[in-house]
Amino acid sequence: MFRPGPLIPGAFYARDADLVARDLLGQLLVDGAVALRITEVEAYGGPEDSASHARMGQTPRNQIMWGPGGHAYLYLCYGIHWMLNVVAGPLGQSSAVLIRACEPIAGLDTLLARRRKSRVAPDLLAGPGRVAQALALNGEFNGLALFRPGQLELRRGTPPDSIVAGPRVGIGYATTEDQSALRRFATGASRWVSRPKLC
DNA sequence: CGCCGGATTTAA
DNA sequence: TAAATCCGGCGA
Repeated sequence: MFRPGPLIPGAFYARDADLVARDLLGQLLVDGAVALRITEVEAYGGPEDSASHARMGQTPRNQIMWGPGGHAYLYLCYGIHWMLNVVAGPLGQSSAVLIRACEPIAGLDTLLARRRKSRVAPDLLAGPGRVAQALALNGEFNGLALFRPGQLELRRGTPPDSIVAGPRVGIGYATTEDQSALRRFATGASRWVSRPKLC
């Protein structure tokens, strides 16, 4: 049976979003018997990020991004897929880290059922929509404190051996500078990452 | 108040 | 390669 590590304290998230993003690699998303190891993330926000939801200022949808770090920011994309973000940065910075891919650790039967798959394949958790579906997330999880036990939790895992960086995915509306910014991070040499591959 | 388009996935 | 499918944000 899987033994989860300790909860990650709230202070972990009160740092620059890129630092939090890199340090989230290898950590565990735990909900009941399900556990996922984070393998790929993207950092959003900070001063003047034209790719971030915070780019138009504070709105009803993105208000959670201005709150304290360590809370979940959920939003619906293309009317179909929920995206899981972890709020990061100092209070008022409005930044977050998008969870893009994970490695299955525990609760495989539940994961397969939620993803409507019969076998574990590399694409089981490769993509933000797939991660959220595997965790059965929706808008009701918006604002949830991930450093508190009970529902979805972030716990200590094993850091990656190496980290690779690249440009973020699906932000063609952003400035060319922000499109090319290396704010996408993945565990090196992992098969559990989304496309386009970073290495 | 109506329209536009998206931090995507899936199947054809 | 396109459809699925919903709502936030913006302009009228």
